[in-house]
Amino acid sequence: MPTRTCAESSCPISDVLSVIGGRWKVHLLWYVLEGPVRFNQFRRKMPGISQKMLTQQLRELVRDGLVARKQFPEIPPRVEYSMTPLGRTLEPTLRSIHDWGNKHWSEVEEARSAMMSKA
Amino acid sequence: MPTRTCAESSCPISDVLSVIGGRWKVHLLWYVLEGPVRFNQFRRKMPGISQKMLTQQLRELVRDGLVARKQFPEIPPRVEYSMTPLGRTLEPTLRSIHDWGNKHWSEVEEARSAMMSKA
DNA sequence: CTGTATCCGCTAAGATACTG
DNA sequence: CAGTATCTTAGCGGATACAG
Repeated sequence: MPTRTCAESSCPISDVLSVIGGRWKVHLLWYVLEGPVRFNQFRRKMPGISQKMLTQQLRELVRDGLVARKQFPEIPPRVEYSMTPLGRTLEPTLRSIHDWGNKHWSEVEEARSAMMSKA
Repeated sequence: MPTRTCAESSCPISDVLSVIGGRWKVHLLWYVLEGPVRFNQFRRKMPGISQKMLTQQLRELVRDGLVARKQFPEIPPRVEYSMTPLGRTLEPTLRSIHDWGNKHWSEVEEARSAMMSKA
C-alpha cells in the first residue's frame, strides 16, 4: 500500500472526519457500542451535550448508516439507537482512539506542562 | 477492561480529541508520518489550509509533544517538522482511521443517497 | 419521552498585509 | 522561507420555548 498524501478531494481521512468528526460523534458511537441506547440515556451520560446537538448528531449518524434508529409505537414514546453492521466496523478504530487516550494521555500532559514552564 | 462510558471530565476520548481533533491535525500527522516535512511542503500538499491555521495547528501539535520542530540556522531559513516518539504511538490509530475510509466510504455514500431518496 | 423551532453569542477559520 | 498581526465572517453550538 503506497503511503500517499491526503490533500483534499476524495481523501480517506477527510471522508472519515466527515462522518465521525466534531465534538460528539465519537462519544456517541462509543456509548452506543455497548448496546441500544435511548435518547435521554445519552443526555444523562453526557451532561455536556445540548438537546439540539444530540438530535443533530444522532440524525447524521443515522443518515450515514452507522447508527440505526428504532421507534416503538408506545405511550410514552420510546426510541432506541443501536449500531448498524457498518457502524460496528468502526469499533477497532474507536477502541484505538479510546485506548490511546488511556495509555498516553499522561505523556501529553507532561509535554504540555513542560512547554508552559518554558514559555 | 470494563466497558465504561465516557462522559466529560477525565475521559480518554475527550483527551484524544483535544489533541487530534479539528479539521486539520489528522491530516498533518498523517503527512508527517512519512518523514520530516517543511512548512511550505504542508501548504503545497494541503491547498485547503490557510497559513494561519497551519501555523496554529502545528504549534499545538508541538506543544502536545506529538511533533518536533527543528529549525536550521540557514539563509533562507529552514524548518522541519517530524514525529516524536509519542507521536509515533498514534500511528496505528491514524492508520485505522485512514484504512476505514478506504474500505467503507462507499457504504457511507450508499447510505447517504438512500436517505436522500427517502426524504 | 423524544424531539422541533428560534434566537443569538462566541470562536474557529479565512483573507490580507506585513516581517525576520 | 517561515512565519506574525489584524480584521472579518460563517456557522457551531448553547439556551429557551414549544410540540406530538
